[in-house]
Amino acid sequence: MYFETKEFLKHISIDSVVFGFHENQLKVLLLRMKKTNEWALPGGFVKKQETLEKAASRVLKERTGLNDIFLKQFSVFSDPNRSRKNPAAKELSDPGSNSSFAWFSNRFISVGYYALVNFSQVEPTPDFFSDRCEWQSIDEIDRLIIDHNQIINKALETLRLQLNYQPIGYNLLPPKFTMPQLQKLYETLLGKTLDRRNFQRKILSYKILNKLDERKTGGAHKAPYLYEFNLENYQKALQNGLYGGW
Amino acid sequence: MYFETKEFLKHISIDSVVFGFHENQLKVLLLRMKKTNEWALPGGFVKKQETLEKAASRVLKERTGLNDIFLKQFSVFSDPNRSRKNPAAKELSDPGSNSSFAWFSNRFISVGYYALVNFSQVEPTPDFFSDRCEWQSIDEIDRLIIDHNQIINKALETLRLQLNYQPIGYNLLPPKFTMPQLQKLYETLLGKTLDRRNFQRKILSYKILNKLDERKTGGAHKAPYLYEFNLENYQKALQNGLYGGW
DNA sequence: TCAAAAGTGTTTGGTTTACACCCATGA
DNA sequence: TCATGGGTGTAAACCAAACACTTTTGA
Repeated sequence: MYFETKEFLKHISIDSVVFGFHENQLKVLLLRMKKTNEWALPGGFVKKQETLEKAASRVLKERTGLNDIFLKQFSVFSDPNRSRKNPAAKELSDPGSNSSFAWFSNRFISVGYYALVNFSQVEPTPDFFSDRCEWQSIDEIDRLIIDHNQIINKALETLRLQLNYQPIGYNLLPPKFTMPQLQKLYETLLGKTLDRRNFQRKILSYKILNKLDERKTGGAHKAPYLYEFNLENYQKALQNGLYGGW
Repeated sequence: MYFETKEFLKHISIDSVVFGFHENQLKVLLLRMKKTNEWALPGGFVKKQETLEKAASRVLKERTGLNDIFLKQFSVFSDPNRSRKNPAAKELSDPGSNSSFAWFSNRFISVGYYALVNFSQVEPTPDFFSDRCEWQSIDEIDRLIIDHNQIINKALETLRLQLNYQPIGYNLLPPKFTMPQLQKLYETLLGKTLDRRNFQRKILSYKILNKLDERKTGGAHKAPYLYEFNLENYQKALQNGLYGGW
């Protein structure tokens, strides 16, 4: 795939923070840039007749192989010097480069999206500018290009605030999951441990889960039950947030 | 003030939903367009070396006379046909118009900001394209140009969700206010009535208000006490949200 | 057979809800 | 003097937090 700058809107880009949950850890999908070996978020540009959502979803289809990804816009990053904040970006836009790379020397206002995916369904695929595409644990992420660390932080913050209003469990977990898995997800996102018994009682009280007859086989210790989301009830419950207030 | 298109980024605009609270009603600041007499949100364009925040704040300084307005980005509106959704916008971008108006025929991706201001401090001022600038009650707003009704709805929705995380009372009310006033604000934003006594107990339990010795004079009936926000405690309390959770 | 994980239930204390009485003020 | 709005208090219902015992499983 070649990169034709003329079909895109100048000055506007999108960057996506793709979250996955695997082995009780929150992961983010990252790309390693060919020229500098520095890591970056999957991103792209917006075609002249395309919404931002379509652009984000088109790019992520290429990076993950998935259609119909859960995507939410969360913030816009518009510092006029954002691309100059990092030496790697400077090098990327080095005028000595070929014209595809020169495109990066424009000022870009980037719209941030976060995506929630089922980790095991993703096939990480590099793009034109990168040679690797991999999951990294959220707390092991190194320095990224430009302001991408900041973008991830903002995405995480948003995710935490929206935990009670977005179908986060549904999109990050496999269709069938155990109560301890769901609890670990909540604990990871909230950054604190929760009481097993109180968690179970609370989450069940929302009536958003169907308890299945199956249990998770294979693991050591007592086999936990499997659950699935009751999508209809989940959606309804999220409209008012998962718990009260005024 | 003339409108020089060259100094602005193409394809990017900002639109602001300026909220005020007056006589127990939530108000929004609107402009009436010269050519079509249709109403629109205050908005503008982004200079080539300016952040979006700066652009929004510059425009609002012109429309309200206020510096240091509380501003939050809440969403981006990027439908490629958004400006064609409404006959008024078509007319605005009529090629027969002068060059300033022709600028509008570009595709614009608009970043939405909401602003919270102290109603009585605002001096509504029209811009180059409008002849009137006025407050309108949120539930009396007519059809606006382009997708501006949608932008307001999204702003309101965001405001409601952020009520417990943003200093909304502080920015919408005058420095000194009564408990009933604060309650009306909450009731308006939440769209439901609250018990007077329970509201007071709850809000006081947060320790975010200083009770003053003064009472509000002049009104009929028993004179209510005045309060002011204890900014330090308010900010701290908002960091965790105004009430619990997990 | 034991350590670790998972299923289930109870007690306690705090918060929220619902509701009542008295006071001040202008009409 | 009365209607209206505002200040303050209390009992009951509910919910959340803390905590213990039993079961299952592979090592």
